[in-house]
Amino acid sequence: MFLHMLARLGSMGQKPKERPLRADARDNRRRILAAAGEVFVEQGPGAPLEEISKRAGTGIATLYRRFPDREALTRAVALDALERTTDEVKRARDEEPTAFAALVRYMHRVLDIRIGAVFPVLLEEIPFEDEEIAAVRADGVTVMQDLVAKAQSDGDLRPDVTHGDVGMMLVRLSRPLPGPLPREMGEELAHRHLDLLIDGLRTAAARPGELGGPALTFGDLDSMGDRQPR
Amino acid sequence: MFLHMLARLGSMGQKPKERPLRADARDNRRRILAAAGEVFVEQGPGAPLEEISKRAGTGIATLYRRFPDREALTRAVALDALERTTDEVKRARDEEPTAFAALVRYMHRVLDIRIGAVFPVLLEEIPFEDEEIAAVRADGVTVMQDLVAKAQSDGDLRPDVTHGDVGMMLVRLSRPLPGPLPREMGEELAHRHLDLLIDGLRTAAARPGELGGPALTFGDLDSMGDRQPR
DNA sequence: CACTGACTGGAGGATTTTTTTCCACTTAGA
DNA sequence: TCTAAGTGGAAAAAAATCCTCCAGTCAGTG
Repeated sequence: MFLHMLARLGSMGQKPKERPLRADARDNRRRILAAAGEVFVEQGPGAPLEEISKRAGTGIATLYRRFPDREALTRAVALDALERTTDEVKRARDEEPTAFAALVRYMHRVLDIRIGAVFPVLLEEIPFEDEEIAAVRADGVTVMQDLVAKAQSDGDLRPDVTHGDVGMMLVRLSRPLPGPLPREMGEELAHRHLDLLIDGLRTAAARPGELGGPALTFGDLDSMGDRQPR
Repeated sequence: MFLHMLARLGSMGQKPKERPLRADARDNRRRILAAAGEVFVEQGPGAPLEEISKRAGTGIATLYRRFPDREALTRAVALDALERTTDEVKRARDEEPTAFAALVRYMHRVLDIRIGAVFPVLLEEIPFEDEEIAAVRADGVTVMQDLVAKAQSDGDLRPDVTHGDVGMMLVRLSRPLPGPLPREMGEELAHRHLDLLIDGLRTAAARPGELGGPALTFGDLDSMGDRQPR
């Protein structure tokens, strides 16, 4: 735990002992990370690395130098995304007047970040015991869990949904639609549909005894991940 | 138009002039079609053909013999899916007491059929002028459009949603979730989330002036498809 | 029930895609 | 001004996928 905190002192995902990157190199690293996020969302986390380096505007060698293999890159993308979403959920909690309003804002922000789309797979491909990842993730999950509970006890959020529902719906809505829709329009549509869903999440919308299906929590998801041999 | 009707006399997607397949061959064809549907949903319509033949329990040669190239297979899958969903929407319209109830039933059925997940892409890869496809599709779309209009004038369905919304949400919900969730559980979850969404679609759930984003129709989608060079 | 042409599987060569290394050249920054 | 850090891209190596071919099997007719 102490080790984990130390690790985060270095600038973002770098072990602190390593000599810092030259300014231009650091810049390239960031661009690669951003490009990787986009490409993973669009093509899945198995997308060709060259596509990523191309989109980042660097050579393929630069990518390999910074991230020795796909897993290193995947991990960095996941960590970055986790930090950003955790950040958003906290900000929403602190700045919105009600828990429900915070949830609404957070959900829309996650759609903007897009990376939620491939979260489950990214995490699947990272060593189970990665402490740094696990810590940031647990942090964010806890906040969201609290918001859901609070919104429910406020009487705004229907009691039969779980934070797992919220998370999974976000994954669904973040994924780009297949087909001819231009990217931007697809994203506006996602927000539109999120609004519809949110109206279905309000207490007033609930019909008694209606929801079937598994009421999942993130804990359930983790135990599911139990590392199939591959 | 007359030609098109003729074409449909033959047993399902076969041009009528061709000599009928031997019983075992016809069986294989059907299995390949079913397997292709599944694989397309799970891996996208560019999935390796060998995966399909394997899942169908036939050799790769059999697939190639029956469908000379990927496009022929894609077309057959799309046509089959289109016919099945069109069938479902009509059955729902005829058997349910209200338009809204029909929509609800139809939406759940589409999730079961799963193929909706890749519909837009399948259609994208088929020659624009394919009359048979276009006819079945238009047929189904019309029925759904009528249901939406009826449900709205009945006062059950909120007036600010379009049939395009319904279609696109179905695409979203049909797509398998990435990650470790077992397939079956993912599907139950989709139905659960569809229920939530449906509660958001009721007139009572609407908040005035709420929905942003593009209110798409299927007509819009078609014009979007205007065949980018590839 | 024997015969035959329709049908089959899968090996394997051709082709395409993706990974990964290497090195001559450039440049940030002391 | 000097140099170690950083770079791009060519190309060899590996992997994935396509697609054909043919020796052998079997459905269905006469």
